[in-house]
Amino acid sequence: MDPTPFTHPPRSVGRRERKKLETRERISTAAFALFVERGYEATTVEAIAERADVAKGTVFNYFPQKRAFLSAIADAWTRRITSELGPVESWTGTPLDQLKRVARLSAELGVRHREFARLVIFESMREAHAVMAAKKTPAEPPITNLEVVARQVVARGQATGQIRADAPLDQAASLVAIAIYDALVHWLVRGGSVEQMQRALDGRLDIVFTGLNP
Amino acid sequence: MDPTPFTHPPRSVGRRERKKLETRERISTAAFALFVERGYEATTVEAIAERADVAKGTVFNYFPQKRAFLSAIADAWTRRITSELGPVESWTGTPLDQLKRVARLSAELGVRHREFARLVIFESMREAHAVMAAKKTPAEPPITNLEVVARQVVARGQATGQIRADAPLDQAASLVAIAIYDALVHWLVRGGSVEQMQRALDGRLDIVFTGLNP
DNA sequence: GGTCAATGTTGACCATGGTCATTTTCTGGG
DNA sequence: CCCAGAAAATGACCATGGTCAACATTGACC
Repeated sequence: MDPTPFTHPPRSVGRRERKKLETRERISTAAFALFVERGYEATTVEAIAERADVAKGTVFNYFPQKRAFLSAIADAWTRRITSELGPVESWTGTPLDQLKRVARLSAELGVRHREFARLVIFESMREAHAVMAAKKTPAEPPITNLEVVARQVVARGQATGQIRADAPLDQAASLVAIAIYDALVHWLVRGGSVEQMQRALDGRLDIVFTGLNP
Repeated sequence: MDPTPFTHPPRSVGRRERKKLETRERISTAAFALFVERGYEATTVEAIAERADVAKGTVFNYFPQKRAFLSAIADAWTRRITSELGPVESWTGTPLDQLKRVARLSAELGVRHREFARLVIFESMREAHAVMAAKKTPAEPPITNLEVVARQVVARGQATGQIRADAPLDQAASLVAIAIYDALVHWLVRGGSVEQMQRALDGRLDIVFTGLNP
């Protein structure tokens, strides 16, 4: 944050910090490439280390478990989406429209790498629950997962009277998020065109939002 | 089926068949006990073999992957539920009531072994998708998972006019099932009383079924 | 009762995710 | 230029899920 550091934590972005970032980048790039080439399961950590020109132990320094790669990718993808859409406060249209937009962007990963996207989605569901299980509220509530986005959209909808105010926010948000996940997973698993996916998505969300009508 | 066998497949239930069942039983019992005692991850296949008094290889003869234990338990649980409730055709009350009943019974496993139930539910979701991914329709459609039950209930509801007939069956069933899973998983992960679980469940299902009203 | 093919069991073996004590690299200060 | 301590890289090592060729048991048939 502060470009002119001051005391104990010497924040100068020296060679060390730079190299660290570079290494991390090399590793995650190698991992992603291999996942796409051979699939996630078929890619060994050893191979990732190899391609990143690093020892195996180093890989685990940056990504403490193999699964962490999936989370990292999910995060990157979500960041990309949220950066594309801007802050939630600026979104326009009905809550339903807003969420359909988010879902459609989310699906784009699946257009290119279906199998892989499936794993990422599964992992991000796992992660969401794991985070919940660790009771502590995340210090900086990250916009990393669909449920958080859904909650914001639903809350705004309730504030503007477009969504039944008496629906419990927790439950409504969770339901909306899971409905989207469900549509995505079905599509990723079953295959089919993007249009089919849209229909699957719209069908589910229409039901839910009918139920959420004021 | 036929007690007096006839030709090639000699169906007498000899020692061999009996022993096989016994062994399978011993193994799955051992596994379940250990899972409850130490947790799933902390239980090694070696330990299961040990307690079942069998070599490790034998365990894998019956349960080709460790995860298969979870599926087996999910199956047993579902069978228990469906046997308790009888055939779907005989269920009474509104579709909503019917599904709430199913969900409540499903939750009972979680009352005793929360962590374990979570894994079982996750696994049965995984499984459901894996089955879908393998395109072939399962020869004998097993009543093994929630989605199948949901589909039947929804279909009946549509036939009797209690559910919007224009809602696509696939999507409605999937949404209902996932809503139940979601409530269960949230409860299992977050903790809380059974009453809280019921509320989480009812909240979600009420939204969905409002959306499915004719 | 003996024979033999089918079925079931076994444990040595492998692959791989993950750990950790040791070594190397970096940086700030004298 | 050197030193000390911190940070990061390393690879030997471990635990464990899963495989498989060799071995044991079974029971239908003679």
